[in-house]
Amino acid sequence: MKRLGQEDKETLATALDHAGQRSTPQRETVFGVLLDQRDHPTADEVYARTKSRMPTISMATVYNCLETLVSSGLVKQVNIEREPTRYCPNLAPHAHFHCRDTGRVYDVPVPVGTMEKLTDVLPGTYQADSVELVFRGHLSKGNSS
Amino acid sequence: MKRLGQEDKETLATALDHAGQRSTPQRETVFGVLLDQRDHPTADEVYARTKSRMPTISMATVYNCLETLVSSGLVKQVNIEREPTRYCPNLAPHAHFHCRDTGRVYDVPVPVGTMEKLTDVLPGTYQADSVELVFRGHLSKGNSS
DNA sequence: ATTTGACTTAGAATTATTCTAATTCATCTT
DNA sequence: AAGATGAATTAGAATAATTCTAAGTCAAAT
Repeated sequence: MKRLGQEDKETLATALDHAGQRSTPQRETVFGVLLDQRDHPTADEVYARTKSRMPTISMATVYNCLETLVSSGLVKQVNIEREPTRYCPNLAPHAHFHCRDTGRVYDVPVPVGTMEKLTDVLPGTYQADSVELVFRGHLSKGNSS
Repeated sequence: MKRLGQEDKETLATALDHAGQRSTPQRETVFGVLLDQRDHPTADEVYARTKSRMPTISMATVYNCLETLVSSGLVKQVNIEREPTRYCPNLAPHAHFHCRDTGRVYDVPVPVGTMEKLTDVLPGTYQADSVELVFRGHLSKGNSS
């Protein structure tokens, strides 16, 4: 899949407009790259993938586009342990699992309300507007018990 | 408080020994700095504080000591959003709250078993050995309801 | 006393990211 | 339509936290 579908294009245009920003070919392509392969790529990886669709794009533009997508709420940054920032177009509340063996990051769906409920542990003066839950460990093969 | 108490010294020596490492004046001092002011200092801050007690210490040694303390289990690293790594000698399971206004990081005690319970959301093939819970937001003044 | 290897040190190197300044481009005005 | 305006893109320089390197120091063991 090389281009953004009509629906995603609308989503992008609307969100950018709402944030006072334009939709551009570069932003569309970068957004498409993120939607196509949801493996939490780093900026480097996004750059490589985007370059194969739009060879003239620069690293700076990739960073700019990612920043624009993040600030308009379409994409989330995922930071794990000082590793390069990863980018994730999954907007539903979810946790992450970081595999120590492969370094890969997986989305972990959580039941509705779980993330919000976590704020119960906070003292009253702490007003949280975001909750981040990250697991680290290993993927056990063939054991689904 | 400028020097490590006997008890903390023992803790340090034992933990280091267990990890096959020696107790040294530099490691003692860095550990003391972390125990004295539990505000999640960065390596830079640890360096400044340690230098005031031991003026000849170098940045490289501070990094080395911190790494040694982390790998022997006495100290935990706290990474928030690509900011410099912070160091925390609180070994009890706890969450963190990151204030957007001040940038400060606070420990949030959690009821026993809470962190472990979170792993329930993981599919069976995911074996987590650590859980990280970070809140971001603001401290509301005078509202403790 | 000498050797051994761990520890410390200063400074260079690395690397993800941000910044700068110049160019391109789309839209707006006349 | 031509020019003006300002946003977006670009290449490359700059930054900053951390790691690496290679030399020097020190403590313990022979």
